[in-house]
Amino acid sequence: MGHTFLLMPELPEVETVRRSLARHVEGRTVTEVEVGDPYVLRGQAVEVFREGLTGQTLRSTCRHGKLLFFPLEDKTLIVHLGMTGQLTIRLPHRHDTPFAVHKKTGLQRTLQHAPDKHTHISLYLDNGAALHYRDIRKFGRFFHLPIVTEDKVISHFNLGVDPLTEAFTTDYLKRGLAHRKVALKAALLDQKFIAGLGNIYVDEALFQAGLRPGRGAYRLTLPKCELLREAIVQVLEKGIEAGGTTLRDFVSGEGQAGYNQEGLLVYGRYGKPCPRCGSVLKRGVYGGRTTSWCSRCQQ
DNA sequence: ACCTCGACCTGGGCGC
DNA sequence: TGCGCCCAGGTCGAGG
Repeated sequence: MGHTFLLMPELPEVETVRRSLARHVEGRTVTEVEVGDPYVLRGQAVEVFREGLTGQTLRSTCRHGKLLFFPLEDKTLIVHLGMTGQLTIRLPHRHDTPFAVHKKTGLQRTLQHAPDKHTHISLYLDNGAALHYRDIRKFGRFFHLPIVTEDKVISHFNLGVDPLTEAFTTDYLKRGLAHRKVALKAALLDQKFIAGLGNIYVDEALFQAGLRPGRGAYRLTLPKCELLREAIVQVLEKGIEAGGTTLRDFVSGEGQAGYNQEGLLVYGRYGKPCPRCGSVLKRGVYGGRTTSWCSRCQQ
């Protein structure tokens, strides 16, 4: 008790989880399914979920935007981590380590922990490992759908392009922004347009591109769209390389903390000096989310 | 079709 | 130690 694990799952965090789980789950067969709190299933029948997954083999691990999914034999297991969802593997030969201190950040992390009252779903695998889903706020959700292609998963959830694919071109960005009267930041948070950006990486990308979050999305010129596209790709790739952003106790599927938080330039830093020009970072709300930006560096 | 805003949850942090 | 309030990485649906 007393320790919490908060995940900030935007694209880089979800990709970090996917990569760290891959070697533990790919090719494994589900032997048993436990559902603690069916809320996470959002109305799907518990028995249908359990029986649908038991005996199925996890063929691979996939991600599109913030959506994580696992193709099975004749269906797909799909996970959205919401705000505080964690998907971690618990290996039989390892000791649980509720607390450890991250070398660089000093943040607490866990390498592996036993299920607790926030663990809502557990999949037991044929190698003795268990895949636990833990989610304090329960904004996350699990699905299993009788579809097998990645395209169909993406269209089922109405997701836009993943910004780390070739479909994310300057043209796509320009055309998608052209008709939107909302703030640029709000447009970038729309998962039907670009799948994977969230509050942290949007603020970081806008700062890097030198663009004001509150300006009308439709006003972006093609050259600015190119700058923005590059900035988005760069901040996301950097986030993945850093193993995600750990503000509190984010852990990968293997219990590793990320360290991208050390490189955040504006997110959550309103009221503090701009790392580039020193003027005080502004605070505002766009797309319903708290936003930080530099009014001198971002025009 | 587009947009805004509250609802959905639990817990941390802060002021008193 | 406790209470009340505000805040938090994300959607989703009702209503304008």
